[in-house]
Amino acid sequence: MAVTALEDGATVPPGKADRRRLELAESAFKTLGEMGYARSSLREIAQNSEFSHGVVHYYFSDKTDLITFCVRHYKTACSRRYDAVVDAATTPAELADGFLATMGTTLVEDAGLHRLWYDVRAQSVFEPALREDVVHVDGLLEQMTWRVLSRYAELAGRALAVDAPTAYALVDGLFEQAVIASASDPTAARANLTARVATTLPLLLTPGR
Amino acid sequence: MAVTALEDGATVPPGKADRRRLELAESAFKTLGEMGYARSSLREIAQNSEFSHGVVHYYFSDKTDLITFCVRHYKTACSRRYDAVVDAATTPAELADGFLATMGTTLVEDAGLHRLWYDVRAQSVFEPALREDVVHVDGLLEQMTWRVLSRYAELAGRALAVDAPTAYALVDGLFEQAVIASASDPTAARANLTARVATTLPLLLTPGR
DNA sequence: GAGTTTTCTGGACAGTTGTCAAGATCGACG
DNA sequence: CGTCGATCTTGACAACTGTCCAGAAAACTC
Repeated sequence: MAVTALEDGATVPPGKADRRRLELAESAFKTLGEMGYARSSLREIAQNSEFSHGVVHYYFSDKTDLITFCVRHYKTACSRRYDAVVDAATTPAELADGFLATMGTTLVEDAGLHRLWYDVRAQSVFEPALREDVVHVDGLLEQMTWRVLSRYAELAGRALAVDAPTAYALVDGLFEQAVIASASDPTAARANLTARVATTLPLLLTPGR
Repeated sequence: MAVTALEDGATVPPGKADRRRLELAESAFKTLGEMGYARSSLREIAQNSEFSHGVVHYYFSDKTDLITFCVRHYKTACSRRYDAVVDAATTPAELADGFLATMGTTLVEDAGLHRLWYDVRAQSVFEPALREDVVHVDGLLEQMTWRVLSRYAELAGRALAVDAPTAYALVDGLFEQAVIASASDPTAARANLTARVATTLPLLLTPGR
């Protein structure tokens, strides 16, 4: 029996089928991060795994099913990446530094993931099947940004001058530019990103005090 | 003889071949804006025009050639859309209002163009052939943003707290979120966009005075 | 109006794609 | 060992893709 539904069973211990799905998603992700959504064929994906191309349809009902599973899985983990920084910081500067450092690291290390994410998000305006997942992941990232920024404001003893969607869109704009620039010059892109976010962060606080 | 080169001859009066190229680009653009880069086949593009699919290769050397021509052509015009507003405004509020209004209008009216642009930009990290054009257009948009914002600051008698690439990335982040949200609810997307840009603009000025 | 060049058509080609299904292989259980 | 179900492989299918080309059609020249 093929496993088709993408259940939210994070509480259920992963059975054999679920583990296979993850394995396949992992391989698929390698290809997707390098080639993008449109240029990744199921055969190429399977070839980068230890399975044949037919097995994909045994565990996933669809190409879209596979890709949304990938994006959801990886980006969900991604949205928790700053939690430790938020918990550890005791001063605004400390939080900002940790935020910038982590951001710069993921820009380089998870380049494929970010490329795939911006690709899929752009595709979602053409393909309604992707829309729900994109909205969901975008919500996760917005919350992540908000956790960082509201803690930042709290440590600074100020209030935030923007709401959560605005804050996310602003920071994400900087990050996306860095992802694109990374394709040509990763080192410069990272340096520019951290510098630009560093100058932007204080602007998001009300001028209070 | 097929016309293959995309010359920068904006000074040269467009010959017959150049006019055909524009005609084809216009039809292609209709399809591209609806279906996106990957899902638009040359046959579909030709079917939405009054020509057969073979003629595309007579005027364009490549599918990439056609698409980059489209993006360059339309986005170049787009990058001049705020010039009138900048020239007319005499107060910061007036400039901001005009900027927001024009932005909201293009968000709705040129939805296809913006979708295609964000699609192509995302693809550029996977396809080096697109990179040069993406960088070029991104530069145009950055300059456009900078013209608006520096005039805004001038009228306000303040300085800008961010440089041009940062300013562009921030505003573009807001705009892209609006383009994505437009796919589900255009009216709400436009309202949110104008509200968010309105709250963001003042933050980009130094707190001076 | 004949001849020549430009422009366009429609079909053909080779390659790739997602999807599916018939059968091989495997593992557990009685 | 034999049976049965889950799991996997392999090959096939039909549709579609970008590209190219031989020849029709049109435009232009003399």
